[in-house]
Parts: sequence; structure tokens; C-alpha cells
Amino acid sequence: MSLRYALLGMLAYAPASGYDLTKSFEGELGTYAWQTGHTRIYPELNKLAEEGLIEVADEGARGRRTYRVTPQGRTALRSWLFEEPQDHSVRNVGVLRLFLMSALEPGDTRRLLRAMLAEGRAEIDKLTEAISDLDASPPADGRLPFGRLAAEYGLRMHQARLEWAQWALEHTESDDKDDSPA
Amino acid sequence: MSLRYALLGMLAYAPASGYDLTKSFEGELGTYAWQTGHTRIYPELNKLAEEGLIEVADEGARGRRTYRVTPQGRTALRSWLFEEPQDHSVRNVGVLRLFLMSALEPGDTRRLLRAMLAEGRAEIDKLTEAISDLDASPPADGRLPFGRLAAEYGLRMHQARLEWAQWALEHTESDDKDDSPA
DNA sequence: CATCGCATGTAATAGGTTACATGATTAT
DNA sequence: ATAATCATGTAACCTATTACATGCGATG
Repeated sequence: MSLRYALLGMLAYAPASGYDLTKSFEGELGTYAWQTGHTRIYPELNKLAEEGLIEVADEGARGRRTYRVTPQGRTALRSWLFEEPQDHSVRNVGVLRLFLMSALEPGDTRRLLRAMLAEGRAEIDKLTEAISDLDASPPADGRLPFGRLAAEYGLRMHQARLEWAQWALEHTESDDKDDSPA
Repeated sequence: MSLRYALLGMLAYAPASGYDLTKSFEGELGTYAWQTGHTRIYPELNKLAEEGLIEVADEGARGRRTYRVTPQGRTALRSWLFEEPQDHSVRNVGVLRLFLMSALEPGDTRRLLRAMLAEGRAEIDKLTEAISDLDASPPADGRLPFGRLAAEYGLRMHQARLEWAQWALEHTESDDKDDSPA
């Protein structure tokens, strides 16, 4: 059920084709919020169009169809966002790994945590650079673009995760013979 | 594929029954890392047992079967955790809502962001209390328990998300007539 | 004229959710 | 006795992934 709102929402930002949307899901959207591929996107777009929540705005070369949300689509998105029964459904392999690593022997746990710290730092560097690029060429309308919003989210999450890993490392070492700080 | 490692990992922490595991998934594990229910857990436990990755440690009243990981199971878990091809598969309805809310009119976006800030603060209060309870009665073995680890993670994530929402609010208001600070 | 990227799809399989189902034990 | 909670399962349906498939248009 969430996929359709993801599509509706992205089309509410700006009209796009299935191909464009596929690319979006390969970026921040897929990384932090909702992962999917073109094999789910195309059938769902057809369904949304049938139901009148989106419509073809333009047909281009190679059978390209650019969709935009209809007023009904916008209403559906809005009511989904304001609707109370929030399902907090989460499925995140990275976090699962994080949690489970401490089921290993302390030595292994510490090794994994250190690897994670390195990865996290690399990710933060990448995002910091991406953000400074985005801020160097702000959009004309002054509106916060989706990518900027998502990059900021990613940056803050990675930082928090890094600090958590550091904390976890401190609380794992006491049990171990190798007691050098991280 | 991840569900089986979630189960294997939880059993590596401590032996448990399908019922116990179901409860675990209703807590922090399901909230931050991987959601599932008893209808997936029982069949998967049977499969894991067939494959020799877990075994029945104890049978109790009402058909209760307590499982524990076998050495092969521990090896499988360890190799999954150390294995390189990390799929960063994420599916998080909350984050999706966060990202999509800015596709609405600025007034609606601001209203949702403010609601989110309130929810986030409530969540942080709850976790802070839960953590101080956990820290008041630390486990005898000095090992960091799963719940403590997960609560700390949740706390830090909620805090980072809150700060992000505050940031987003600041960057959304410029476009709006109602320019009072959050 | 070949290769790469654009652009859309279907089919088979796997994984997940909801509804249905049953029975044992404990607490009131 | 009755209700609540413990404890496990199956079946139907829905959602998601992987493999397969096709053709157009631009670039070299």
C-alpha cells in the first residue's frame, strides 16, 4: 500500500515517467525510505492511472509516458499523510545487522563495530560533499528540493548511528581482554 | 532471507520459543530493525530446525518448544554478518511520510512537521525513562543486553530525526505567509 | 552499424499479511 | 466456570524480487 503513495508523492513533487521514478528510487528515496524497482513501478503506475489518481501529462520518444497527479491523487496523498492509524512498519537490514552483531563473541562484535564506524565516516563525507554541491546551486523558486531534504536526513542519521556505534563499542570492550579504546 | 538471520540472531542471544520471539518482534526489534509476526516465525523456525541451524532445547507446557542455535547456526549467522555484499534494503513508512510531506502545500507541510515534533518528543521521553529503568537494574554478567542496545539506538535516532524536522521546518517557513518560528 | 542508455513490460518465484483455527494453562 | 494469556499452526491473498523480453534513439 505504501508504494502507491511513494509514487503519488514523487509525482506531486514533479511530473515524471516510470523510468525517472525508477532512478529516484535508486537514490535517497530508496536508500532511506522505500526501496523498489521498475518491475513494481510500471504496473502500479498503470493501476494509479486506471483509478484516476494520476494521468499521462506527456508522451515522448521511445514510448515514454510522463505522469502527473490529478486533483484526486493529491487528495489521496494528503489524506494518507494526515490519516492517523500510522503503521510504523520498518524493515531495515542494516539496523538488523547492527543489533545482531552483539550476539557474537565480544571480539567479533568489536571488529564489526569498527568496520561500521569506517563505513559510516565514508558515507558522511560523501553526503557532506553532495550537500555542499546542492547548496552551491540552489533552485530558482527557493523551495527546498527533495534531494536536499533527503540528503540532510541521511547525514543526520549517519551521524547519529556513528555515535551510537561508538557508544556500543565503549560498552562492549569492558568484557574483552583487548581493552584499547576505539 | 533476513528473517531467518533475525531469528538466528535472537536465539544466539538467548534460547527462546516462537512465542517469545513474537514478543521480541513487537518491541524494539520490530520497531527499528525488522517487523514480522507469528505467522512467519513458526514456519521459519521449523525450516531452520530441519536444516539443523537451530534445535529444540526444551519442551514445556502447552506444546511450547524452546529453541537454541546449533554450532552450524552460529556459523551461518557469523558469516552473514561478516559477508560483504551488504544489501541496504530499507522499507520505512515513517521516513517515507517524512519525505513526502514536503510535496504538500507549505502550510500542510508545516502542520505535519509540528505534529511530528510533538510525537518525537513524546517518544524520546518514553525511551529516556525506559533507559533509566534498564540502567537501574543492570544484568549480573555485565553484558550489554539487547534491549538496552536497541533503546539507545532508538533514542539517538529519534533525537536526530527531531533535529532534522526542526531544520526542515526552518527551511519550509520562508515560503509561507505564517512566519512564526516553530 | 554497433553499442549504450532510455523506456516499458511479463512471468515465475519468494516473502509477507490477514483471516481463520485450535487447544492448554493460569488467574479471577 | 470464565476470561485472559500462552502457544502453535494453516490458507488465501497480496506484495516484492529475479529472470526474461523487447524495441527505440543517440553517440561514436
